[in-house]
Amino acid sequence: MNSIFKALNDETRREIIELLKDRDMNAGQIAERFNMSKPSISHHLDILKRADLITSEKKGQFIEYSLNTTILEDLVNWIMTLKK
Amino acid sequence: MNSIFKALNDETRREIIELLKDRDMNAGQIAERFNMSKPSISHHLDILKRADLITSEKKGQFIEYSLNTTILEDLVNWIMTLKK
DNA sequence: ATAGTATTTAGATATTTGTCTAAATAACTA
DNA sequence: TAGTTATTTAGACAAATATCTAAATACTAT
Repeated sequence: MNSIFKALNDETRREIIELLKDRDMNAGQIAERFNMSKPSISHHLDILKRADLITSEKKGQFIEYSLNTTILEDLVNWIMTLKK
Repeated sequence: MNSIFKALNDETRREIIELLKDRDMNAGQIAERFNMSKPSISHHLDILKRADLITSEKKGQFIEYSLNTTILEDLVNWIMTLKK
């Protein structure tokens, strides 16, 4: 749980997640969307990946990132136990 | 959303929330449960309160804290929009 | 009033985090 | 092979965070 909350505790990372909700994107496409250096985006992607919130797949020269929604189950479950 | 994620991004604060799930507690009772100074716990309570995750009510000499589950709706909603 | 208890505020400090630039790695292209 | 593009790794640094002790505030009780 720690890594999930850590990963979500950043506006840029949450926006990356929202982008990936609509379609898979490679690192460069993601970076284009932000006013931030590519290494910084790469770092954010790494944190999201460690939290299992996204997955990556090498496609030739590019690395494509996808959202992993299954891990969000854990989060929802944690919240639901609080609500009663 | 920012303040919610920030508040949840700490093991101690998540444990406080879990304690308050079962029953309201005053600051001293909460502090007893942790191997940490009272001012530190007070600080965590402040962050939880700013995020609206808990509420406080003065009861004479004590301050009683309660969980505010309604704010968790926002969080669940945010997650749910990702899952489709 | 004075002393005691509950809690927070203030100020200090070490650690973590987000960002950058420069360099490294990996893959494609000619 | 050499050059170009895509991405990450390394190292530095400023800002944010979690913690502590000491002091302040607020209430209770004698």
